[in-house]
Amino acid sequence: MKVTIKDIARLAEVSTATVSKVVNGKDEKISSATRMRVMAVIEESGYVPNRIASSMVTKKTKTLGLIIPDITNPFFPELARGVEDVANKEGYTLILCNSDNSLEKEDAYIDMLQEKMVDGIIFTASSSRTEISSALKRVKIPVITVDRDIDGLKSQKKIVVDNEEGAYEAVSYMVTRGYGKIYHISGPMTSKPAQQRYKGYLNALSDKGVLPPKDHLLSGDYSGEWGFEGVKRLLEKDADFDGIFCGNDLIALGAMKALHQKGVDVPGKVGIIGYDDIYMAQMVSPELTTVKQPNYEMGYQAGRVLIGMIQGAEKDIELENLKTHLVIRGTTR
Amino acid sequence: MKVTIKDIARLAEVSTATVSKVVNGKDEKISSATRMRVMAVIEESGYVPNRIASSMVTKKTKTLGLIIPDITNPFFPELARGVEDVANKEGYTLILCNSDNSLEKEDAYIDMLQEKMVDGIIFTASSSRTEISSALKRVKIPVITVDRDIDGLKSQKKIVVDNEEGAYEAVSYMVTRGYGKIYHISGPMTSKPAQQRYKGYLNALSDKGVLPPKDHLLSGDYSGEWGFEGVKRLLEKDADFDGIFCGNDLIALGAMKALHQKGVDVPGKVGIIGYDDIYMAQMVSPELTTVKQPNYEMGYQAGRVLIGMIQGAEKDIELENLKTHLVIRGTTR
DNA sequence: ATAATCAAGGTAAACGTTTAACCTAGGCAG
DNA sequence: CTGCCTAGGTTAAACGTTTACCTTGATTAT
Repeated sequence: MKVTIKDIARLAEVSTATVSKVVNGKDEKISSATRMRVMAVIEESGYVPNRIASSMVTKKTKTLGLIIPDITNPFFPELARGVEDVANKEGYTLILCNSDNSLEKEDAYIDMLQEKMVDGIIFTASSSRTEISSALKRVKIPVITVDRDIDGLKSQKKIVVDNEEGAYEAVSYMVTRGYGKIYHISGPMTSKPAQQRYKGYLNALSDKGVLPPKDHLLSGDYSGEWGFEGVKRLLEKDADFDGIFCGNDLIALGAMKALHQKGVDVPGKVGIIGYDDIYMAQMVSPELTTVKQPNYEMGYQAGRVLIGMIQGAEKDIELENLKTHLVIRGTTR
Repeated sequence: MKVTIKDIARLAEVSTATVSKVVNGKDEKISSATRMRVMAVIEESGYVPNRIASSMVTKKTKTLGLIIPDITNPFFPELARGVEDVANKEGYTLILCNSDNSLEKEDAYIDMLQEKMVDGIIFTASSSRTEISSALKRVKIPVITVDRDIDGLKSQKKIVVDNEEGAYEAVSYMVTRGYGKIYHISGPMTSKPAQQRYKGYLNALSDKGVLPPKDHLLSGDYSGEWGFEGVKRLLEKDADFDGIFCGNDLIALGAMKALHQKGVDVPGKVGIIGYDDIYMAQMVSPELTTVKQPNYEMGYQAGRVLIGMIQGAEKDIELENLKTHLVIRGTTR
């Protein structure tokens, strides 16, 4: 049989109110004799408070929802870790949801999370989401969007980094290192970050006075397979290139693999720059030059701001400015 | 103002019991006229049922807890994904907990999960856990241990694969390919899988009649850095070796990097085999030969069995036998 | 005509907490 | 002695559901 607060009250010969106060540390008005008696009973009975019951009355579950496309994509574990770390630190718990870039699953999760009364949601929209859905519209709890924001979602806060700037810096650097025929193998162009990175790429080239090669944009998804495939296409049609700016590190790793198989020298013949700086970027040889996105930090900040919104809507929480920066390693000369 | 089941009942002019029945599909005894009226009211009012309240009475939260050392380690996202997929399919939700291989955090999470009344827990113990803790002892809900089991935890089920066999197969293969001086760079030897893999390594060598080199075991943690470091040590002390069997893929990747930096030919001069077959194993060049562990499958099965235990303790759920197998790629000749 | 059955839905207790409001006994000032 | 204060509690309503059991009117069987 489960032991409840009533059992404790009975055994300690006090009221449930008193037990509740002791359990929650609101014991200014409890004599230390009573407190110790209660605590002793709790200890020996193995009492575990039922947070579901408290949630009923406090209307707080101390639970956050995290919706991401796929935890299996190396970008997300670090993000998730960042979120979980703040959550844990602040006494919150995290529900993980993988949307698989499916709008239906996203919506289903949003409803589900609300039914479970989470206190807030951290949300990285799928790359196919171009507009707000009805499920999203009826969200009444705080939402933080990370990495990809959604037009029209109100009461949201966004954690984004300047993708355009990151791409700009990367491509500019490539040019200064003497690469002149730079292609861009990107993720799905429906996603905002992809669009922004593409823009940065274009601007960098134009500012440096170099023309983008024709058919310079190969757009696919954010996978290693696509990077591999993209380079294969380039190679097959005998494209003239000496640099590839990739939409993310996975793509870059795939590209490196394809180049390596054909015996193309990286960085001598072709330079490569990725995006994200996932753990694996330093585990390959040559190590990948990439635009570091502060993934963990983004998650951490998202969690911090969300919890802030939950706890006191009054003061607007400052979000520290998150910057990308170029990490120069071995895939550029 | 939140709209509750009472509001719906009032608006549809029925009792809350009736609303509850149609919401939960227990509507055999409800006329379709009434049902439609109720559903219409629900629709236009934007009613969202409060699962916390239902959990109060049903004593089920439809929530599972997942405790792993670190989602950032590439072994775990796939596992987690497997769990989440069944969970979602069966209408459950998943709480993610990173223990960082800390016993205190593990225990804290176990208590927390029970307070939140999860229906069951999936647990990959930290590598430092050698015995059962008091928190673990007072667990009253079903627990499945994955990958690493815990002695003395009753009412648990285990999902494990035969680590010894996997290691045995890998090392035997290396020997048949002509590698004779094989070192083992392992994870922490406090963890069971590490011990079992080591045993498999030893048995394979002895069955093949080759002697393990002296000081053949370098034990560290399951990270790329450790693999890198391990090989560096080997190189520094001028060890005579032509093969490395690694405790996991991360270690293997680190080892490859170190070898590559020194210009050592893989697989010509030195062969490498990893363990796990993480996504990255195929993204590097040469592609990593490794023992595939069905990570996703393990998670999926763990979830399936756990949900089975939760729903009907009667019939013991058969767990399909999970086998490892050697995936031969480019780091062995 | 009457008892038995049935369809459709209502009643109300219960789940385990929290918390505002209330109570009580003793101490103390005036 | 009266009135008031304080420390240390207690009481009971409320949170939003589910569900075992009851009610009612209509239909069927005898």
